[in-house]
Amino acid sequence: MAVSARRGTPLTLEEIGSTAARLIDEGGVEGLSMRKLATELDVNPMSLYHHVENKEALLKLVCAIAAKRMLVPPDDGAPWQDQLKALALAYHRHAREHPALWGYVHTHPQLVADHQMAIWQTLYRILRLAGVPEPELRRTSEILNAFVAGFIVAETQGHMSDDPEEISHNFDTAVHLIINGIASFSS
Amino acid sequence: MAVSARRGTPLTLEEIGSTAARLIDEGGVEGLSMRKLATELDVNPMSLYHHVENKEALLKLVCAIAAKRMLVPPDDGAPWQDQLKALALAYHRHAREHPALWGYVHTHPQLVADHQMAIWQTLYRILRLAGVPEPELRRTSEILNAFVAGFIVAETQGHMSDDPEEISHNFDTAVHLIINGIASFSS
DNA sequence: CGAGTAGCCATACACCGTATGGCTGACGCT
DNA sequence: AGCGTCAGCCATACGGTGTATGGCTACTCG
Repeated sequence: MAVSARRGTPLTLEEIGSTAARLIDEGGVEGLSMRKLATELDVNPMSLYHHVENKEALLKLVCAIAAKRMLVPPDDGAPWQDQLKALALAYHRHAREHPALWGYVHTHPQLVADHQMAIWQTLYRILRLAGVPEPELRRTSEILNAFVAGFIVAETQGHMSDDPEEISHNFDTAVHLIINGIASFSS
Repeated sequence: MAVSARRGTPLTLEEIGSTAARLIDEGGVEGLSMRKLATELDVNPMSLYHHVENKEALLKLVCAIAAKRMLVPPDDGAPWQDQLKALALAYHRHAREHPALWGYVHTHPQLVADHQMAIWQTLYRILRLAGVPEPELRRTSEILNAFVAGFIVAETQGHMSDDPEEISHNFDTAVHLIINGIASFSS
Protein backbone atom coordinates (compact mmCIF):
# COMPACT_ATOMS: atom_id res chain seq x y z
CA MET A 1 0.00 0.00 0.00
CA ALA A 2 2.97 2.26 -0.04
CA VAL A 3 2.76 4.76 2.75
CA SER A 4 4.07 8.30 2.67
CA ALA A 5 7.82 8.53 2.73
CA ARG A 6 7.67 11.39 5.21
CA ARG A 7 4.93 10.14 7.47
CA GLY A 8 4.48 6.76 9.04
CA THR A 9 0.78 6.23 8.55
CA PRO A 10 -1.53 6.59 5.56
CA LEU A 11 -3.77 9.60 5.26
CA THR A 12 -7.38 9.35 6.29
CA LEU A 13 -10.38 11.37 5.26
CA GLU A 14 -10.90 12.38 8.87
CA GLU A 15 -7.37 13.68 9.14
CA ILE A 16 -7.63 15.59 5.89
CA GLY A 17 -10.98 17.01 6.77
CA SER A 18 -10.17 18.15 10.26
CA THR A 19 -6.84 19.64 9.25
CA ALA A 20 -8.54 21.52 6.46
CA ALA A 21 -11.16 22.71 8.92
CA ARG A 22 -8.43 24.01 11.19
CA LEU A 23 -6.73 25.87 8.36
CA ILE A 24 -10.04 27.41 7.39
CA ASP A 25 -10.70 28.47 10.95
CA GLU A 26 -7.29 30.06 11.04
CA GLY A 27 -7.09 31.71 7.66
CA GLY A 28 -10.48 31.66 6.01
CA VAL A 29 -11.62 29.54 3.11
CA GLU A 30 -9.49 31.50 0.66
CA GLY A 31 -6.55 30.91 3.00
CA LEU A 32 -6.82 27.19 2.41
CA SER A 33 -4.91 25.70 -0.46
CA MET A 34 -4.26 22.13 -1.42
CA ARG A 35 -0.57 22.82 -1.16
CA LYS A 36 -0.74 24.32 2.30
CA LEU A 37 -2.93 21.49 3.46
CA ALA A 38 -0.46 18.97 2.07
CA THR A 39 2.43 20.72 3.80
CA GLU A 40 0.50 20.69 7.03
CA LEU A 41 -0.06 16.97 6.64
CA ASP A 42 3.57 16.43 5.67
CA VAL A 43 2.64 14.98 2.35
CA ASN A 44 2.89 15.73 -1.33
CA PRO A 45 0.06 17.90 -2.66
CA MET A 46 -0.96 15.32 -5.19
CA SER A 47 -1.42 12.69 -2.52
CA LEU A 48 -4.55 14.48 -1.39
CA TYR A 49 -6.19 13.71 -4.68
CA HIS A 50 -6.19 10.07 -3.82
CA HIS A 51 -8.68 10.75 -1.06
CA VAL A 52 -10.57 13.73 -2.40
CA GLU A 53 -11.67 14.41 -5.93
CA ASN A 54 -10.85 18.11 -5.94
CA LYS A 55 -10.89 21.17 -3.78
CA GLU A 56 -14.63 21.58 -4.01
CA ALA A 57 -15.14 18.05 -2.76
CA LEU A 58 -12.71 18.76 0.03
CA LEU A 59 -14.77 21.74 1.13
CA LYS A 60 -17.90 19.66 0.93
CA LEU A 61 -16.26 17.12 3.19
CA VAL A 62 -15.27 19.78 5.69
CA CYS A 63 -18.80 21.12 5.75
CA ALA A 64 -20.24 17.67 6.24
CA ILE A 65 -17.93 17.05 9.17
CA ALA A 66 -18.81 20.37 10.72
CA ALA A 67 -22.52 19.78 10.23
CA LYS A 68 -22.28 16.38 11.87
CA ARG A 69 -20.51 17.91 14.84
CA MET A 70 -23.27 20.34 15.62
CA LEU A 71 -25.47 18.97 18.33
CA VAL A 72 -29.14 19.69 18.06
CA PRO A 73 -31.09 20.25 21.27
CA PRO A 74 -33.47 17.35 22.01
CA ASP A 75 -37.20 17.68 22.44
CA ASP A 76 -37.58 18.67 26.08
CA GLY A 77 -41.28 19.31 25.93
CA ALA A 78 -40.84 23.04 26.43
CA PRO A 79 -43.05 25.57 24.58
CA TRP A 80 -42.12 25.96 20.94
CA GLN A 81 -40.85 29.48 21.53
CA ASP A 82 -38.25 28.21 23.96
CA GLN A 83 -37.28 25.29 21.78
CA LEU A 84 -36.91 27.52 18.77
CA LYS A 85 -34.70 29.86 20.71
CA ALA A 86 -32.62 26.97 21.98
CA LEU A 87 -32.17 25.69 18.45
CA ALA A 88 -31.18 29.13 17.24
CA LEU A 89 -28.70 29.42 20.08
CA ALA A 90 -27.11 26.08 19.27
CA TYR A 91 -26.90 27.09 15.63
CA HIS A 92 -25.45 30.42 16.58
CA ARG A 93 -22.81 29.02 18.88
CA HIS A 94 -21.76 26.42 16.35
CA ALA A 95 -21.50 28.99 13.58
CA ARG A 96 -19.48 31.37 15.68
CA GLU A 97 -16.95 28.66 16.35
CA HIS A 98 -16.26 28.38 12.63
CA PRO A 99 -17.12 31.76 11.17
CA ALA A 100 -15.10 31.41 7.98
CA LEU A 101 -16.52 28.04 7.11
CA TRP A 102 -19.88 29.42 7.96
CA GLY A 103 -19.76 32.14 5.37
CA TYR A 104 -18.84 29.55 2.80
CA VAL A 105 -21.69 27.25 3.72
CA HIS A 106 -24.14 30.08 3.59
CA THR A 107 -23.19 31.04 0.06
CA HIS A 108 -23.20 27.40 -1.02
CA PRO A 109 -26.45 26.26 0.54
CA GLN A 110 -26.63 23.12 -1.52
CA LEU A 111 -24.06 21.73 0.90
CA VAL A 112 -26.66 21.78 3.60
CA ALA A 113 -29.78 21.26 1.56
CA ASP A 114 -30.53 17.76 2.82
CA HIS A 115 -33.71 18.17 4.80
CA GLN A 116 -33.26 14.79 6.41
CA MET A 117 -30.52 16.22 8.59
CA ALA A 118 -31.24 16.45 12.28
CA ILE A 119 -31.34 20.20 12.34
CA TRP A 120 -34.01 20.40 9.68
CA GLN A 121 -36.09 17.68 11.25
CA THR A 122 -35.90 19.46 14.57
CA LEU A 123 -36.92 22.71 12.98
CA TYR A 124 -39.86 20.99 11.32
CA ARG A 125 -40.94 19.54 14.63
CA ILE A 126 -40.80 22.90 16.39
CA LEU A 127 -42.67 24.66 13.62
CA ARG A 128 -45.38 22.01 13.73
CA LEU A 129 -45.62 22.68 17.43
CA ALA A 130 -46.00 26.36 16.61
CA GLY A 131 -48.97 25.60 14.44
CA VAL A 132 -47.37 26.04 11.04
CA PRO A 133 -49.47 23.98 8.61
CA GLU A 134 -47.77 20.98 7.05
CA PRO A 135 -47.54 22.29 3.44
CA GLU A 136 -45.85 25.45 4.71
CA LEU A 137 -43.24 23.63 6.77
CA ARG A 138 -40.58 23.48 4.14
CA ARG A 139 -41.00 27.06 3.03
CA THR A 140 -41.08 28.42 6.53
CA SER A 141 -38.06 26.51 7.69
CA GLU A 142 -36.06 27.56 4.67
CA ILE A 143 -36.92 31.15 5.34
CA LEU A 144 -35.96 30.85 8.97
CA ASN A 145 -32.70 29.19 8.09
CA ALA A 146 -31.96 31.93 5.60
CA PHE A 147 -32.74 34.62 8.15
CA VAL A 148 -30.59 33.14 10.86
CA ALA A 149 -27.81 32.42 8.42
CA GLY A 150 -27.93 35.99 7.16
CA PHE A 151 -27.81 37.27 10.67
CA ILE A 152 -24.83 35.15 11.60
CA VAL A 153 -22.92 36.08 8.49
CA ALA A 154 -23.51 39.77 9.11
CA GLU A 155 -22.37 39.30 12.65
CA THR A 156 -19.30 37.20 12.01
CA GLN A 157 -18.15 39.26 9.07
CA GLY A 158 -17.99 42.25 11.34
CA HIS A 159 -20.98 44.14 10.13
CA MET A 160 -22.22 44.47 13.66
CA SER A 161 -20.61 45.38 16.94
CA ASP A 162 -18.05 43.13 18.62
CA ASP A 163 -19.20 43.77 22.14
CA PRO A 164 -20.45 40.42 23.50
CA GLU A 165 -23.31 42.06 25.29
CA GLU A 166 -24.32 43.87 22.14
CA ILE A 167 -24.11 40.60 20.24
CA SER A 168 -26.43 38.78 22.56
CA HIS A 169 -28.79 41.72 22.58
CA ASN A 170 -28.86 41.67 18.80
CA PHE A 171 -29.44 37.99 18.84
CA ASP A 172 -32.27 38.24 21.30
CA THR A 173 -33.93 40.91 19.25
CA ALA A 174 -33.61 38.86 16.11
CA VAL A 175 -34.99 35.69 17.67
CA HIS A 176 -37.73 37.66 19.30
CA LEU A 177 -38.70 39.15 15.97
CA ILE A 178 -38.82 35.75 14.35
CA ILE A 179 -40.85 34.19 17.12
CA ASN A 180 -43.39 36.96 17.02
CA GLY A 181 -43.54 36.73 13.29
CA ILE A 182 -44.18 33.00 13.42
CA ALA A 183 -46.71 33.36 16.18
CA SER A 184 -48.74 35.74 14.04
CA PHE A 185 -49.07 33.05 11.37
CA SER A 186 -51.12 30.74 13.55
CA SER A 187 -53.62 33.26 14.79
CA MET B 1 -0.44 61.14 -21.06
CA ALA B 2 0.31 58.19 -23.25
CA VAL B 3 -2.83 56.38 -24.13
CA SER B 4 -3.14 52.64 -24.67
CA ALA B 5 -1.50 51.46 -27.84
CA ARG B 6 -4.46 49.24 -28.58
CA ARG B 7 -7.27 51.57 -27.60
CA GLY B 8 -7.83 55.16 -28.57
CA THR B 9 -9.01 56.59 -25.27
CA PRO B 10 -7.69 56.36 -21.70
CA LEU B 11 -9.36 54.05 -19.22
CA THR B 12 -11.86 55.46 -16.79
CA LEU B 13 -12.98 54.18 -13.43
CA GLU B 14 -16.53 53.96 -14.71
CA GLU B 15 -15.47 51.83 -17.63
CA ILE B 16 -13.39 49.55 -15.45
CA GLY B 17 -16.13 49.23 -12.87
CA SER B 18 -18.97 48.54 -15.22
CA THR B 19 -17.00 46.06 -17.28
CA ALA B 20 -15.99 44.26 -14.12
CA ALA B 21 -19.62 44.24 -13.03
CA ARG B 22 -20.60 42.67 -16.31
CA LEU B 23 -17.95 39.98 -16.01
CA ILE B 24 -19.13 39.23 -12.50
CA ASP B 25 -22.72 38.99 -13.64
CA GLU B 26 -21.64 36.58 -16.34
CA GLY B 27 -19.19 34.39 -14.48
CA GLY B 28 -19.38 35.08 -10.78
CA VAL B 29 -16.90 36.91 -8.62
CA GLU B 30 -14.41 34.08 -8.84
CA GLY B 31 -14.79 34.23 -12.61
CA LEU B 32 -13.39 37.73 -12.62
CA SER B 33 -9.66 38.14 -12.94
CA MET B 34 -7.55 41.20 -13.50
CA ARG B 35 -6.24 39.60 -16.65
CA LYS B 36 -9.64 38.79 -18.09
CA LEU B 37 -10.84 42.25 -17.27
CA ALA B 38 -7.81 43.73 -18.98
CA THR B 39 -8.39 41.59 -22.06
CA GLU B 40 -11.99 42.70 -22.13
CA LEU B 41 -10.87 46.32 -22.00
CA ASP B 42 -8.22 45.66 -24.61
CA VAL B 43 -5.46 46.73 -22.33
CA ASN B 44 -2.47 45.31 -20.51
CA PRO B 45 -3.31 43.80 -17.12
CA MET B 46 -0.94 46.12 -15.31
CA SER B 47 -2.63 49.17 -16.70
CA LEU B 48 -5.55 48.53 -14.41
CA TYR B 49 -3.36 49.14 -11.42
CA HIS B 50 -3.02 52.74 -12.41
CA HIS B 51 -6.68 53.24 -11.66
CA VAL B 52 -7.31 50.71 -8.94
CA GLU B 53 -5.06 49.78 -6.07
CA ASN B 54 -5.72 46.06 -6.21
CA LYS B 55 -8.42 43.52 -6.85
CA GLU B 56 -10.10 44.10 -3.53
CA ALA B 57 -10.40 47.80 -4.27
CA LEU B 58 -11.80 46.93 -7.67
CA LEU B 59 -14.51 44.84 -6.09
CA LYS B 60 -15.24 47.63 -3.65
CA LEU B 61 -15.63 49.96 -6.60
CA VAL B 62 -18.00 47.60 -8.33
CA CYS B 63 -20.11 47.27 -5.21
CA ALA B 64 -20.23 51.03 -4.78
CA ILE B 65 -21.42 51.48 -8.34
CA ALA B 66 -24.06 48.80 -7.93
CA ALA B 67 -25.24 50.28 -4.65
CA LYS B 68 -25.54 53.70 -6.22
CA ARG B 69 -27.61 52.29 -9.03
CA MET B 70 -30.27 50.82 -6.79
CA LEU B 71 -33.18 53.18 -6.59
CA VAL B 72 -34.90 53.46 -3.27
CA PRO B 73 -38.65 53.99 -3.23
CA PRO B 74 -39.58 57.52 -2.08
CA ASP B 75 -41.79 58.31 0.89
CA ASP B 76 -45.29 58.07 -0.55
CA GLY B 77 -47.06 58.46 2.74
CA ALA B 78 -48.31 54.88 2.70
CA PRO B 79 -48.52 52.81 5.90
CA TRP B 80 -45.14 51.59 7.09
CA GLN B 81 -46.02 48.01 6.29
CA ASP B 82 -46.49 48.86 2.62
CA GLN B 83 -43.39 51.00 2.48
CA LEU B 84 -41.32 48.30 4.11
CA LYS B 85 -42.58 45.79 1.62
CA ALA B 86 -41.85 48.16 -1.26
CA LEU B 87 -38.31 48.66 0.01
CA ALA B 88 -37.81 44.95 0.36
CA LEU B 89 -39.12 44.45 -3.15
CA ALA B 90 -36.74 47.02 -4.58
CA TYR B 91 -33.87 45.43 -2.71
CA HIS B 92 -34.93 42.03 -3.91
CA ARG B 93 -35.21 43.01 -7.53
CA HIS B 94 -31.88 44.76 -7.50
CA ALA B 95 -30.15 41.83 -5.87
CA ARG B 96 -31.63 39.35 -8.30
CA GLU B 97 -30.23 41.33 -11.18
CA HIS B 98 -26.72 40.81 -9.86
CA PRO B 99 -26.85 37.60 -7.86
CA ALA B 100 -23.14 36.87 -7.94
CA LEU B 101 -22.12 40.31 -6.82
CA TRP B 102 -24.79 40.06 -4.24
CA GLY B 103 -23.32 37.02 -2.57
CA TYR B 104 -20.02 38.80 -2.38
CA VAL B 105 -21.49 41.91 -0.83
CA HIS B 106 -23.32 39.88 1.72
CA THR B 107 -20.20 38.12 2.90
CA HIS B 108 -18.27 41.40 2.93
CA PRO B 109 -20.81 43.62 4.63
CA GLN B 110 -18.28 46.33 5.43
CA LEU B 111 -18.67 47.33 1.78
CA VAL B 112 -22.14 48.44 2.52
CA ALA B 113 -21.81 49.48 6.12
CA ASP B 114 -22.23 53.20 5.55
CA HIS B 115 -25.50 54.03 7.24
CA GLN B 116 -25.67 57.37 5.48
CA MET B 117 -26.63 55.61 2.28
CA ALA B 118 -30.11 56.18 0.97
CA ILE B 119 -31.26 52.66 1.63
CA TRP B 120 -30.33 52.79 5.28
CA GLN B 121 -31.87 56.19 5.77
CA THR B 122 -35.06 55.00 4.17
CA LEU B 123 -35.13 51.94 6.36
CA TYR B 124 -34.63 54.12 9.43
CA ARG B 125 -37.50 56.32 8.36
CA ILE B 126 -39.86 53.40 7.86
CA LEU B 127 -38.92 51.81 11.15
CA ARG B 128 -39.51 55.09 12.95
CA LEU B 129 -42.90 55.12 11.34
CA ALA B 130 -43.45 51.61 12.65
CA GLY B 131 -42.79 52.81 16.16
CA VAL B 132 -39.32 51.40 16.66
CA PRO B 133 -37.68 53.54 19.35
CA GLU B 134 -34.74 55.68 18.26
CA PRO B 135 -31.98 53.79 20.14
CA GLU B 136 -33.13 50.54 18.57
CA LEU B 137 -33.14 51.83 15.03
CA ARG B 138 -29.64 50.82 14.14
CA ARG B 139 -29.91 47.37 15.66
CA THR B 140 -33.28 46.66 14.11
CA SER B 141 -32.29 47.83 10.67
CA GLU B 142 -29.12 45.78 10.74
CA ILE B 143 -31.09 42.72 11.68
CA LEU B 144 -33.61 43.32 8.94
CA ASN B 145 -30.87 43.84 6.41
CA ALA B 146 -29.21 40.63 7.53
CA PHE B 147 -32.47 38.73 7.28
CA VAL B 148 -33.31 39.96 3.83
CA ALA B 149 -29.77 39.47 2.64
CA GLY B 150 -29.77 35.93 3.97
CA PHE B 151 -33.02 35.23 2.23
CA ILE B 152 -31.80 36.56 -1.08
CA VAL B 153 -28.56 34.65 -0.90
CA ALA B 154 -30.40 31.44 -0.15
CA GLU B 155 -32.71 32.13 -3.03
CA THR B 156 -30.11 33.16 -5.60
CA GLN B 157 -27.71 30.38 -4.71
CA GLY B 158 -30.37 27.90 -5.53
CA HIS B 159 -31.30 26.74 -2.11
CA MET B 160 -34.93 27.34 -2.85
CA SER B 161 -37.18 26.55 -5.75
CA ASP B 162 -36.75 28.22 -9.14
CA ASP B 163 -40.43 28.51 -9.90
CA PRO B 164 -41.20 32.24 -10.10
CA GLU B 165 -44.51 31.79 -8.37
CA GLU B 166 -42.85 29.86 -5.60
CA ILE B 167 -40.24 32.57 -5.30
CA SER B 168 -42.74 35.32 -4.87
CA HIS B 169 -44.71 33.21 -2.43
CA ASN B 170 -41.54 32.66 -0.41
CA PHE B 171 -40.80 36.33 -0.54
CA ASP B 172 -44.27 37.28 0.59
CA THR B 173 -44.08 34.89 3.48
CA ALA B 174 -40.72 36.24 4.52
CA VAL B 175 -41.78 39.86 4.36
CA HIS B 176 -45.00 39.04 6.12
CA LEU B 177 -43.08 37.35 8.90
CA ILE B 178 -40.82 40.34 9.31
CA ILE B 179 -43.65 42.85 9.31
CA ASN B 180 -45.55 40.91 11.93
CA GLY B 181 -42.42 40.58 13.99
CA ILE B 182 -41.77 44.30 13.85
CA ALA B 183 -45.37 45.12 14.59
CA SER B 184 -45.19 43.10 17.77
CA PHE B 185 -42.37 45.32 19.02
CA SER B 186 -44.48 48.40 19.23
CA SER B 187 -47.40 46.94 21.12
C1' DC C 1 12.58 74.12 -24.36
C1' DG C 2 13.00 71.17 -20.19
C1' DA C 3 10.86 68.93 -16.25
C1' DG C 4 7.36 66.42 -14.54
C1' DT C 5 4.00 63.18 -14.75
C1' DA C 6 -0.21 60.40 -16.25
C1' DG C 7 -0.95 56.44 -18.55
C1' DC C 8 0.51 52.30 -20.27
C1' DC C 9 3.17 48.10 -20.81
C1' DA C 10 6.92 44.00 -20.52
C1' DT C 11 8.87 41.09 -17.51
C1' DA C 12 9.10 38.39 -13.57
C1' DC C 13 7.85 36.12 -9.16
C1' DA C 14 5.35 33.38 -6.16
C1' DC C 15 1.38 31.00 -5.73
C1' DC C 16 -2.65 28.32 -7.16
C1' DG C 17 -5.45 23.80 -8.78
C1' DT C 18 -4.68 19.70 -10.95
C1' DA C 19 -3.59 16.37 -15.32
C1' DT C 20 -0.44 12.89 -16.26
C1' DG C 21 2.18 9.17 -15.37
C1' DG C 22 5.37 6.49 -12.64
C1' DC C 23 7.15 4.36 -8.27
C1' DT C 24 6.59 1.14 -4.22
C1' DG C 25 5.03 -2.20 -1.44
C1' DA C 26 1.13 -4.93 0.46
C1' DC C 27 -2.30 -8.31 -0.75
C1' DG C 28 -4.80 -12.40 -2.96
C1' DC C 29 -4.39 -16.24 -5.93
C1' DT C 30 -2.49 -20.15 -8.03
C1' DA D 1 7.25 -19.06 -4.46
C1' DG D 2 5.76 -16.43 -8.24
C1' DC D 3 2.70 -13.14 -10.13
C1' DG D 4 -0.84 -9.71 -10.98
C1' DT D 5 -3.42 -6.04 -8.95
C1' DC D 6 -3.99 -2.07 -6.84
C1' DA D 7 -3.84 1.42 -2.95
C1' DG D 8 -1.10 5.06 -1.74
C1' DC D 9 2.19 8.30 -2.75
C1' DC D 10 5.05 11.41 -5.41
C1' DA D 11 7.71 14.30 -9.36
C1' DT D 12 6.92 17.01 -13.02
C1' DA D 13 4.50 20.12 -15.70
C1' DC D 14 0.78 23.27 -17.51
C1' DG D 15 -1.99 27.07 -17.48
C1' DG D 16 -3.94 30.11 -14.54
C1' DT D 17 -3.80 33.85 -10.71
C1' DG D 18 -2.44 38.68 -8.30
C1' DT D 19 0.91 42.03 -8.44
C1' DA D 20 5.99 44.17 -7.66
C1' DT D 21 9.30 46.45 -10.34
C1' DG D 22 10.85 49.41 -13.59
C1' DG D 23 10.81 51.51 -18.06
C1' DC D 24 8.57 53.71 -22.16
C1' DT D 25 5.86 57.58 -24.27
C1' DA D 26 3.34 61.64 -24.91
C1' DC D 27 1.20 65.17 -22.84
C1' DT D 28 0.99 69.52 -19.73
C1' DC D 29 3.05 73.36 -17.41
C1' DG D 30 6.53 76.72 -16.18
